[in-house]
Amino acid sequence: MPQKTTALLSKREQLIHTALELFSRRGFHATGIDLIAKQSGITKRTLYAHFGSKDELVIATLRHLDEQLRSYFLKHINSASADPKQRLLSVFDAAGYWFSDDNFFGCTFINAIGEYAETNDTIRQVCAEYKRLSRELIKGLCEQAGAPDPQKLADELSLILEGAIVTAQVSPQLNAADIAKRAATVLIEQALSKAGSSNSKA
Amino acid sequence: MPQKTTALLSKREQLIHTALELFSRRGFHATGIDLIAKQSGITKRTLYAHFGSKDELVIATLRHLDEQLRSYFLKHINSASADPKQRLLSVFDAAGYWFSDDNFFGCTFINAIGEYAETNDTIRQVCAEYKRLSRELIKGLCEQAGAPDPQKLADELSLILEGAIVTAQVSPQLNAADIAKRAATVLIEQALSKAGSSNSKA
DNA sequence: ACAAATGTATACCGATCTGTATACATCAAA
DNA sequence: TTTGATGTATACAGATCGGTATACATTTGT
Repeated sequence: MPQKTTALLSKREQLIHTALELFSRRGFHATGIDLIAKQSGITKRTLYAHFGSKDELVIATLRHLDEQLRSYFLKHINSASADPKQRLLSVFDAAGYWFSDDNFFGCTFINAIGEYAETNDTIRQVCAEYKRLSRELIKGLCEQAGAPDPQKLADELSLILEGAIVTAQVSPQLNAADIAKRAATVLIEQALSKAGSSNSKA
Repeated sequence: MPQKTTALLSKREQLIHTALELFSRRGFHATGIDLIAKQSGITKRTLYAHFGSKDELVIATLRHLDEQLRSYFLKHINSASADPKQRLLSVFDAAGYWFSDDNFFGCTFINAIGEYAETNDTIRQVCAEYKRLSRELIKGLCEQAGAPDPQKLADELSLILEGAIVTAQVSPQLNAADIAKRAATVLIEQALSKAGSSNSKA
């Protein structure tokens, strides 16, 4: 049983990749298993060998998106300036690139909650967990920047990021990332101006 | 044909009311016509006499929600203080009450776009129009407050409001309205501090 | 070469979906 | 009282849904 796992993962990932695109673009209930199977070139029978049900495929897809999105932001932040303030703001640059992607259809987690909030607790939890981890990521940047109350600033910036995602989805002409970055700049400046002389900049 | 119209509207509104609750709570594709008919006590046959298709019912429901939500915010703002700054902030108090409502399941417009963006342009347009009108409402308040660039401030505050709605939906424990109000306060103060001595207050 | 696992292809199941047809009740206006 | 619109009740049509069964091909380790 040596390489068996590799082959399995490949099929799994292929299915998840196809499912993610279809779910994001067309919604969850509106995307049938048959379409996912056909578009991925994998039989429905095989799909059900990897995922016991559609809901399980949805959950696996969301978990994959969780890792994908957070690593995307992390990579972007780490390739930005070393200045903590600029690193915080780079989050909104990353968001801007994301919004301009052809495969951007809003936040798939939010869409998932809209469709499954009442019927599937696990899906709801996966979405909430992604948002929590994103807030943690931003909180870390706030700490590095020497914010006097990093949790508070992180909550505010995370909320702005959410607003940017939704605005980019509903009103694409608005350049949501720029608006969000402008607002974030004001909040960051204001928060850091209150910081004591001690713990600013690592 | 005197009162006929009244009776018609009553049935229409009854259907829209039921549909709005079910669509908001369970999602659009997951809510069948049969359930709406049964729960409203109106026959499917009659439903189709008023709305030619499910999509038309969805659109009528969203239009109704548009008016309902904006009049809710307007009423709340108008019963608030006369101070323009306080009126702007009262938007987030109204949001807080909304979030605590038992029938709050996030922004139904955003959920609708997530489910119909790819398949129904009209639905997408109704959602975008609601967001545009909401921004206009906030822009009016910014003008009254004497903001030097009301459009800019309105865009930022609207984005924060969007973020609050989504955050309240996904992470109910976070008290999104308070976070948003905090952030909005900073942005408003900063914007108004730049205002010339001329056009502040009325 | 053989056998077990994993894949494909395809047809099917029961349930549910949107939307319609049929038959009957109610009620207001002439 | 009659008539026509509007409602109810219910069954149905055709499609699609999630999920499974059957039969066959391909790969893989021994």
